[in-house]
Amino acid sequence: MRPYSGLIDRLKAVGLRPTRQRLALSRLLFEEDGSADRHRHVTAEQLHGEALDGGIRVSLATIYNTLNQFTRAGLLREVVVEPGRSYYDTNVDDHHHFYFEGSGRLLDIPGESVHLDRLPEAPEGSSVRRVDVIIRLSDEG
Amino acid sequence: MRPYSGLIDRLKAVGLRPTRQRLALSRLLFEEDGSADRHRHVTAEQLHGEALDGGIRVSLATIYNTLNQFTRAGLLREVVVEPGRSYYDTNVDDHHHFYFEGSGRLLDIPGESVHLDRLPEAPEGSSVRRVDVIIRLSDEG
DNA sequence: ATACTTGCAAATCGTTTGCAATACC
DNA sequence: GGTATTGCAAACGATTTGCAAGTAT
Repeated sequence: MRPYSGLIDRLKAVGLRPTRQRLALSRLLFEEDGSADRHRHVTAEQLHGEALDGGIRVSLATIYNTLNQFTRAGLLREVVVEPGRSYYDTNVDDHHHFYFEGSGRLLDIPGESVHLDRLPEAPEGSSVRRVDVIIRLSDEG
Repeated sequence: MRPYSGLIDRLKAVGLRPTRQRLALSRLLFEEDGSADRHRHVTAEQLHGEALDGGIRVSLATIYNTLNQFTRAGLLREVVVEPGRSYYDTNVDDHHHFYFEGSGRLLDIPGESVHLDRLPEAPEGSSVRRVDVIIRLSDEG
């Protein structure tokens, strides 16, 4: 039983060479530990820390490059909630977010859980690429 | 008829001294030129440029500090749509945004124009501070 | 007079880039 | 072997900060 074969194929499928560091990061990002489809929201800095903790030697630059490549490839989704910090979401399906302003934590809201009504049309000459709903929460209230 | 008296009072009302630079920036931000309630979306860099163009000597640091103070005071609303750049919106009422990814331009959507349905409840121990809806548009499409 | 503001320059933070060394096919 | 990828350090852009000088009440 070849280890990581699924991840290797996943990378090849999007045209990225399965290098040691891309594989290791894929494992951290996409490998479900346990049973639930627990999606993740990570910053570059966080992922770098996890990699180092796991004994994986990766430079921060590579983390950034990899996160960008994965996002372009559709394996990740960038979530912008705070100026000056990017979150990457392993859930690339249609969905929205709770954002805990105190702790900086994100929580997924399934796409079907939000109904948008009476949306104005996209202005002429433009088309909707995505609709982001962010529910900002104060912890405690 | 004292000029700027409205703006002066507005600043005093939120506990900010009406200094020369805060007044000048208030004028650029809040003074309706023309008739429409044309709300503005500016970045620090943009506002700085406008100030200099208008012959107002303000340092960029003061622009940043002022935008932050105005935001804390409730005169502005920060809009986060892009990593690494903050927009400040002179419209502090409940509303949402179109975001043109190509040009980086923002367009207000009145709060009543969007109906959110079946929103999940705020997780225990937290309360909703704000709901942001951002409709991301590709110019052309 | 006193406390608050400003400007400047330096510091900081997150992120990107250039380039030589290295790993993949 | 040839091209893609990595690491490092430097470069970068946006924003913040420390501190001396200036301004509002």
